[in-house]
Amino acid sequence: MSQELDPRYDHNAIEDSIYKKWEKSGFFNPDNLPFGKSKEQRAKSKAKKSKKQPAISSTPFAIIMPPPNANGSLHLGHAVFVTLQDLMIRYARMKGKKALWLPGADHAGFETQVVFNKKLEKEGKNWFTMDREALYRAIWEFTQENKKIMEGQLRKLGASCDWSREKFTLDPDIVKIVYNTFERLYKDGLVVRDEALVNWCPKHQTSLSDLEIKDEERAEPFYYFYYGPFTIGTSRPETKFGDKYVVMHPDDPRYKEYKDGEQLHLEWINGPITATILKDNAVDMDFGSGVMTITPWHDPVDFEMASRRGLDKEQVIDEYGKLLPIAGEFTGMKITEARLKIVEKLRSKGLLARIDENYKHVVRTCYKCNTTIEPQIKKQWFVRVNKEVGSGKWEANKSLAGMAIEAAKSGKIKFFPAHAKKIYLHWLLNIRDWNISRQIVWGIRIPAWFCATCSEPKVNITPHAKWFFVRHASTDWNEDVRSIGQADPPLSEQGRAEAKRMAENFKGNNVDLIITSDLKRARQTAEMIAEVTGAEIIVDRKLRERHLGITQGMPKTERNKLYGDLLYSYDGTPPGGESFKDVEERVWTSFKQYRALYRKKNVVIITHGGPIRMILKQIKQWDMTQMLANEAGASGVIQLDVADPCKTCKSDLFEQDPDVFDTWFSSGQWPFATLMTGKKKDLSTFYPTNVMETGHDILFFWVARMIMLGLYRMKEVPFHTVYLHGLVRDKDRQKMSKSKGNVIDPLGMASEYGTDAVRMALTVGNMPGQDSTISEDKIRGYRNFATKVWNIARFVLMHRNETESSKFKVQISKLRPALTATDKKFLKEAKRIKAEVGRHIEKFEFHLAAEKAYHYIWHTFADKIIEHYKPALKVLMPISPSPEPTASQASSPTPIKVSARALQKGIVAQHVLQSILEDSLTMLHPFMPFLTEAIHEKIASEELLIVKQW
RNA sequence: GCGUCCUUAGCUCAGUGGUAGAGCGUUUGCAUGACACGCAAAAGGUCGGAGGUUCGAUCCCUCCAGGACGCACCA
Repeated sequence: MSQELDPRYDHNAIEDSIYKKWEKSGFFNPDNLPFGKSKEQRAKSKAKKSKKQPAISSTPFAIIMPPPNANGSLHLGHAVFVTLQDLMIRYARMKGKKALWLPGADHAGFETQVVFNKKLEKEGKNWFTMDREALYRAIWEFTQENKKIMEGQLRKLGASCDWSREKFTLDPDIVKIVYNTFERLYKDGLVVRDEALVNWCPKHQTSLSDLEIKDEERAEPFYYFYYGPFTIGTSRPETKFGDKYVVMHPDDPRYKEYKDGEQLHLEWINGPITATILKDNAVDMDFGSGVMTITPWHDPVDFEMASRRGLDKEQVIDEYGKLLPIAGEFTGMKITEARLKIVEKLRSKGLLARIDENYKHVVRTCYKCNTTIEPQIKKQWFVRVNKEVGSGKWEANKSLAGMAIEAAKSGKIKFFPAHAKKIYLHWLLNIRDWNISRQIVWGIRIPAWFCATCSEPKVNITPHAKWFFVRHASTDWNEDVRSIGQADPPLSEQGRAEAKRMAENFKGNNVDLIITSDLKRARQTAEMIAEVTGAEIIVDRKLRERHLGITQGMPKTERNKLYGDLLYSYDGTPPGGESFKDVEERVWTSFKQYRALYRKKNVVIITHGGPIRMILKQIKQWDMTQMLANEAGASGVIQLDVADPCKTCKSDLFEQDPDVFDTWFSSGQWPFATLMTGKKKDLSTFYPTNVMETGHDILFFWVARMIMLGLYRMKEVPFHTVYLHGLVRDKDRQKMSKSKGNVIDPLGMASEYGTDAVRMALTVGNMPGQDSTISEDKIRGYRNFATKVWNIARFVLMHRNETESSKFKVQISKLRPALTATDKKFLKEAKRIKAEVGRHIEKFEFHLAAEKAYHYIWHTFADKIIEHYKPALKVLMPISPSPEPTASQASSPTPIKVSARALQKGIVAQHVLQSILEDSLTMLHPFMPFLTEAIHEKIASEELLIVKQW
């Protein structure tokens, strides 16, 4: 079957079919590997094993793939990890190991929601204009699409991962494990709900962890103001409204006449105030004037001091970055606008001492949108990474961070590059509590509930039923902002669409019963929900909206002008209508009856804004102000879960925390979560995994978290080796970015030059922890190498003359007596190089391994060895008068006479070359899998190169 | 402020206690029965600076200079 090969390797014609062949073979799954058999099977075959067969072993070798974010397509960074991990896996597989590479995808919470938001913004929307369920569903679709594309791209890059074990971070079984970890941490006191200063992004309306903020150096004016007898310095005048403590260092001689606790009256932004003097070590005598006022709600240092000393904390800036009423005339202004006006006012009052215009300081910004972070005090869930766990627990007197430190110090986890260990330790030694709550929709919802009545948090409750409160969809009257009350307009066109969307949200919620107000707008909404859920409907006129008497039908503005006071007080009754009190009694009585009747049923109550608020007022024990402030039910759905009564207040209604986990909290559990939910015995076979290969940029985000959580749950490190690759830059060492237009798309390059060329280009020159460069020239260079290898094979196979070979029954071992010293030297050298390449791979020196193989194959094998044998091979080539010898002529007996000796020499040469070719293909396969497999196919079609013994 | 890394050929980077390496680029030859995506050659470097250890330093140590990056609550 000496087939003529084309003079060019056509990767496009070959790659897909080769990948399919691999996938079909099942060898990506370690359970199917021919040498990864069970002990019994091995024992059986051992008896008849010949010497030639390489030693077989079923030592496991596992790499968990860093799950790419399912919010875009693969870029060069992904191509790097695919290349490096795939080469390790392929090498391990060829070394006879039970090699598992477990693929997955990450929902990537905040990142994905931000990416999706950009899409929405293009359509003039944003994530705040969508209700929770609809947004979640839309992002779900989005990620599933991306995931599919990514899977195709991974295949294109030649990833030999086990698709049968693929996982997504939102798979229900994974989520279950994440919940379980959270509950355990909570029980151990390592997860707490705490009021603390968090990094708040005013644009995205969520808190962020310390890692999700970026420091940005900015030049901003630094102001000095007279504050009573003192001069205080600040870069943030807009926070100074609530400041009533003035602080200085106890040892500062300039202020030694003042005593801690002393009060003084002074003139400030909006009038006279009383301030208290504090002496505290937190103040730096050398900075500014050595005196400062504090804003505990919006500054970490101040917060720490205020908490330590029990001082008052007041919010000055709201969640959107606007000033609150405490700011008086500045209320509602944005920070930047207010700042200048406040300075102006202070100047006019003669309180401005001076301005330092050249002040440079570091401002913390959201790492996604660059918005200045506004620290806010919030109740959030924190992982207490420094809290020691008592003896008897998983590890006596060690914190999560402490365990992770120990694992690196003891050498249980090794780092490539070695210095990454220092960086890792430095970070862990300075780590602070980890905020894991995010106020976004896309992610794993935190499995914590709050008692609907007393707000007490509960973790690990099992709801027996769900009660939903739904406000009817819109009517024309709603759209016209008319006062409706018990008037009875039907749903508008838009309202019907809304109701339909709402109904979709109930799919999969197992709704048993719908109870609705009898007014048309509620009933029609109910019918549409019933259509989707198939639930029975109970119509109850007691759930009607408040009767608004003579104001019904008026435009709301007019109504409020005339009857506002009556309408918004508890027992104010508009002529001919009802008071809030009346509604509350009517609705609450009715609600209580239904609660008693349908304890364990999932119920949807469809009613109106007023009744919903009155029911919530009762459950949550609100006063009128709280009730009126609440927009509950104005849009969306309110869900209350029924569970065992709260121990504190006996209420059995709970609200689930709307927050979701920081995505790293779930991906931090990836190594054990994927194996726990995999095939039987996967966890015991493959955990701890061998290598974690990822980018150095997520050493803290991900690697450190995996180590902490892995140790916590498994009492064992998640992996033995951490290999961190660097960033790939362009040939001018520039970071690739869309705006610079220097982005190299790995898949585009792969289709132009072949995947193998891209992989080689990414391997050579890629040192751990060191940024590497890539350029189209470099890729082209390795495409040329692929052609070279192809032509080596073409040359060797061209001289494989079936007829002559079979005549001599040639096998290299049989030819041994005919081998010259040079032949033997060449054969030995190939084996030696192959071994060295392997050793480099084992030492994580992939760049050296790839270069060595490249260099040997091109400059030794092709340039020296082949040239050496050319004369001897002449006899195998038919000498033909025609300039283009055809395949049929090549395989026909030679027409001229040659001596038997020369013929044998030729055949020996051919076999030496083929043997070296096979070694070359083997050593090159982890780097250039498609090309080598394609050539191997021509030599030995019955066996796949991926499972050929190294 | 704390921490990490880098500085070797025109470019991008390997490397070693004993005479300096690769790829790309450059120059000069080659249509040579596998390959011009090729072959054969050549030019090109006081290994950032200063000191130290050593028989000997590009390599180990110290300092300095330049560059990149990470972490950090200075109002």
